Amino acid sequence: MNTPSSPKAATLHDVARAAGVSLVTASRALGNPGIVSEKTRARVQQAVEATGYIPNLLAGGLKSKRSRMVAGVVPALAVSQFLPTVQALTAALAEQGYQLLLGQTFYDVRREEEVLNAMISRQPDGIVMMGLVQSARARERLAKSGIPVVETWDFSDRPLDMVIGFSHLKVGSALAGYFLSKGIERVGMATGNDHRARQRREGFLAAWGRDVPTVTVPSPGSLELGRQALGQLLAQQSDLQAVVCSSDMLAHGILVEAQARGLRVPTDLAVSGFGNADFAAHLLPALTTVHVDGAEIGRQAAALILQRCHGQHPEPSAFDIGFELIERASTAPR
Amino acid sequence: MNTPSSPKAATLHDVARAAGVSLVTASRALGNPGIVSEKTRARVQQAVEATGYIPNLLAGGLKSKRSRMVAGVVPALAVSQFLPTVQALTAALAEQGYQLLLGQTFYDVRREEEVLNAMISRQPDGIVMMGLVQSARARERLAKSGIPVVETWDFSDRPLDMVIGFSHLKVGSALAGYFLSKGIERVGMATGNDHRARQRREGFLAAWGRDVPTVTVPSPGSLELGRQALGQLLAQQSDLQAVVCSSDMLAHGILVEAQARGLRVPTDLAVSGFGNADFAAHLLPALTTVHVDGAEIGRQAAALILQRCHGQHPEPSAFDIGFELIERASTAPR
DNA sequence: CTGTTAGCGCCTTCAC
DNA sequence: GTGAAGGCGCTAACAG
Repeated sequence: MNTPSSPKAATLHDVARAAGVSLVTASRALGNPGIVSEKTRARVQQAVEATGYIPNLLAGGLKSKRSRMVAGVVPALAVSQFLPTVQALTAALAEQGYQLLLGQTFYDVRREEEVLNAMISRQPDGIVMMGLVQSARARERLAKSGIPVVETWDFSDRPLDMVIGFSHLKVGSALAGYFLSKGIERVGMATGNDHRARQRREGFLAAWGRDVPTVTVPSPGSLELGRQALGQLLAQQSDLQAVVCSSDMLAHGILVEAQARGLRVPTDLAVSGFGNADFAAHLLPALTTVHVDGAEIGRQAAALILQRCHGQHPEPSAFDIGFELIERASTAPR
Repeated sequence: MNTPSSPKAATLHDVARAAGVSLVTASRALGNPGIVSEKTRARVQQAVEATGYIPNLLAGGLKSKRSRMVAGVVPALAVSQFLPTVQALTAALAEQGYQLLLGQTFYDVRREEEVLNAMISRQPDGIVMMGLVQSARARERLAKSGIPVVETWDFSDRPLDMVIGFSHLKVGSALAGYFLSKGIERVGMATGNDHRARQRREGFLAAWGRDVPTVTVPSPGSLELGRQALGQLLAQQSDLQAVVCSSDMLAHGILVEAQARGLRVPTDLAVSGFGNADFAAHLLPALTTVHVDGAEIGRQAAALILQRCHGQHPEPSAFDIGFELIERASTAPR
């Protein structure tokens, strides 16, 4: 090593001594500069530079009860649907000096509990969940932990605390209404096996009025699974007119497999996705899908948590961010 | 609220009292069960259940100097290349009771410094960077912080501490060699404007022997940018035989745009990507690309950090994880 | 405006 | 095997 690798990291104590002030004054000069004289502040600043001081927020948080960390929990990071939310959340928090603690549940209730326990142990100032908290035990624990919780990407009558999302049932019925209005009669579904995808399927079926051929794939879907799904669907019903997918990646797979089989989209087969991934608008044909403003979910979640940290109690505590069915060439003949 | 929202979260002190033992004994029963009598351990366990105690790791870390957190820093979460690494890293750490603190630099040196400072303030037991640390100041600070650092997805003669990656120069020259061996003479490049993509381009040009038409796009690329890039490249040179892309998404865009223009791939135009995204093998035609085991990078990074936490000093500290050129239909006329 | 006094919740070191 | 001190680095109260 080139530098004398951390003989001892400088503490606020060292800074105070170097600046010739007391510990508290140094603390205030950094954390609450307004109430310290110009001179002192400058000297403390200088001492910080000189000593290379980096504050230990963990220690500070112990006393102040604010860790300046927020937990973010996703099913799995590779679920691309959530990426804009997590990215925006992380960015919005960083801007206010908060950092994100990332956890993954892998769609497993036991891991969800473990992850949430691990998070609570670190005293986050807030928790943002992608999806609703599944585990009853975890819900209870969270409720009495007093930590602000934002559940996202879903909706519930009885949220744990705050919720930002939309009705997946309504998404399903909107899709059903859309295809019905197109005069389409024979549709199949390729759908992930997670809670939200199942909700959308239920909503679809309720509005559609009868059951439809369905292939269920593990969440998160993939292009490959989409390709396979089309094969299986056509095996069940060879004259399908449309396939409704629970993600854009699955829908993309359907498009590719349709092309491989010489089926023209949308003439022979209409295809819809979900999520409005950035590639959806630029495929051939462009993909009809359901848009949800994932980044906005992240920003709002950050805002809600930060409000709570500042002692406010936002009303209402449930935000329907809505969705939008975007019609593109994959379902729009000519 | 349903439950009396945290009158006061139980502390180890409460547990000890409920179990009728001293604070230290309770601490040991949880953290070092081996050295406590069977009976005491059971009683402490019971007290934990009764009080709903969740340990405060922040407080524990203050004394023990181990936060059981590891920082992970990516350019942006949406850069899909890094997702397998971050996902595997997070999972591997969680398995050992460590959590990931996520940070984003947005390819900006100043933000990189800020993020790293924010991380250091939280006393992580290790830092995993996607890419090399760019900022000289940050390098210095990290070096003398004594925190184990793993730089990934790149290679360097003078790593900050540990590095797991591969030579992007070699990737570039491997691609050049491949296209040369195919007898292809007129190639263009669509390349991201990040450090690693530029290195691959340099490596390509060095082996290729002369400059080639190039379109530079903002990182991370997208399907849309790929489509645009093909248009621009063809405007520069209309008889291109191949396009080399710095990511699979860009390459995918080239494929789509080629199809839109009635160019057959690979007959009229060969296309290669980078990253071996999960869709690459299943496109039509399947995409020739460069595979890098991103998940393995994450697992190894976790292992290195954890070894350091356990006081070991792994040798060597530079790991070349290699890469593999995967030939598929997009460059292989049958 | 500045300093003194107490801890935050836990873990380490030392005694017993 | 257990317990009694002391302190990790910092910040909320109070005082001056």
